[in-house]
Amino acid sequence: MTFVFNERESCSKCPIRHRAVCARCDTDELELLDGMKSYQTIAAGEPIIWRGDELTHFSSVVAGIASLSRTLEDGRIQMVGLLLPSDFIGRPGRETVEFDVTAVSDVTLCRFERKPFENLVEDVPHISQRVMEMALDELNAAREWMVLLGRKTAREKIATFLDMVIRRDTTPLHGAGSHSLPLTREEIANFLGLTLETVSRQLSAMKKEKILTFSDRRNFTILDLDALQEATGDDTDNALIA
Amino acid sequence: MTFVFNERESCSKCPIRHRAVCARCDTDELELLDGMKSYQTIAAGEPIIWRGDELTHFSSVVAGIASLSRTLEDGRIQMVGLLLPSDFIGRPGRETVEFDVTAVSDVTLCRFERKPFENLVEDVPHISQRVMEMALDELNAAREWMVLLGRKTAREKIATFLDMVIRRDTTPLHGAGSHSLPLTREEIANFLGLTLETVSRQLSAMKKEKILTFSDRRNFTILDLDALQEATGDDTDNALIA
DNA sequence: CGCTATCTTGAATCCCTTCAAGTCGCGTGG
DNA sequence: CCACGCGACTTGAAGGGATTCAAGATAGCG
Repeated sequence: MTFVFNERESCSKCPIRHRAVCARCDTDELELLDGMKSYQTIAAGEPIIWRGDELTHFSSVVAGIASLSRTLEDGRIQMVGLLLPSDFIGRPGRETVEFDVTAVSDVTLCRFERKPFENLVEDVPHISQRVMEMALDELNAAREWMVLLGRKTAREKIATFLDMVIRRDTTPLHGAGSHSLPLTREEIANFLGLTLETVSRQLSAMKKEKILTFSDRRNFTILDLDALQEATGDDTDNALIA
Repeated sequence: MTFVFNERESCSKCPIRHRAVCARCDTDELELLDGMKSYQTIAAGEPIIWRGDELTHFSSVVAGIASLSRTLEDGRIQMVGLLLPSDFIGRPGRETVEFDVTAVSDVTLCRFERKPFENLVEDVPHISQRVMEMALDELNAAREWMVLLGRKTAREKIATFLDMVIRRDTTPLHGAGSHSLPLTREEIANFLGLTLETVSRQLSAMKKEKILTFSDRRNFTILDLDALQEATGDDTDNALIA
């Protein structure tokens, strides 16, 4: 990658140019954004913003992975979303943030100050249309996850999670069904509404059933994709829709 | 209510005029919608549209309550949202529907044909801006529900549900903390990711603890709001944000 | 007034959690 | 170089909260 995350770099060469909040913008509109943007990097494990904090900037994830989560009073944590490159942080029209945002890996953000960006949402239809599209996509994803959290067994949750990981894994490096888990066991547990022990046990069980193998703790290969998808509990015509 | 759901009625007098997808529209824009709309009523319990069906119309719920849900292959059902008056059905840019929509009570819809409405989304910024706002609001609600489904106990789920019902209950008729459950025990169970027996047991337990009383199966009065909110499991500063 | 859907309650079971112990892999410093 | 320490992970055993299976109770409606 030759793109360096620096204000002098042009948006037109940005790696997420065609998927982010700017996807629908034409050259003129892009120039507006170009003049407004600034980059920020956050180290893995560090918080990006806490629930209740005032939102000073909207941002797009340009590189890395962040998580959205909520902590209950006694410390239980539920992850409510993973933010991948091109995903958007912040909600035009609200001043505070509703969930904790944390860097899962090293993260680079492309940021816009709140007020100027909110003006763009008002004035540039290509922006509000794109935010609308992205919000509706995320809404669908959130609802799919609600089905998982509310009704699926531990085994089905793990199978669905792995299926999601391999569907999203677009790294050109992964040959012959080899993939990498983006999260630790504990993070997976908080994403799936389980304990880390249950996650570990289910992965071990699937290993024993030869559905997959691990080369180390993070990297695995699917040996039996049919069995994995069978184990998700989803309607078989799911693929037809997704 | 003097408004009759008939194409001849003007949008300007519509009961959901200021909360629905048309909320930001000015008089001219409203006239466009006025000429496009048609009403449809669905009886309680009847399906409105199934997952996978082609979406011929976008619609707003004008009266009544509908549910969004998904059924797994073995029949388990998870509700992923309740659609109240002013809520929107359909996703501009997609031709099929991702979840089953069912009338919980008798429902009246205000409908727009897909293509013409999608053109409006492109041409009228006030529409896309409003859909964006509504989608972001729903996204937040969905994520809050994910926390409930993934991490809360049966008791906390019931308490949160009741708290939501009494917060949303704006009927001027309810005096002194008397409210009505909009759903059967089984529907509540499918909303909360529980069984109907567990719902019944938790409600009975709260009755025994004098947190609430039932005048019949649907109508209840909160006797101890503090105890109810204590039982939701939410962070105490939740109210400050919501 | 009885029929049926809805709801309540009880008892047994089970899946996941909790608590606990131990393993693995890796970087650090003696 | 390797012992050490630590975080991440695995595995076992016991316990518990919700489900499942099974009767009954209640209320709404013809």
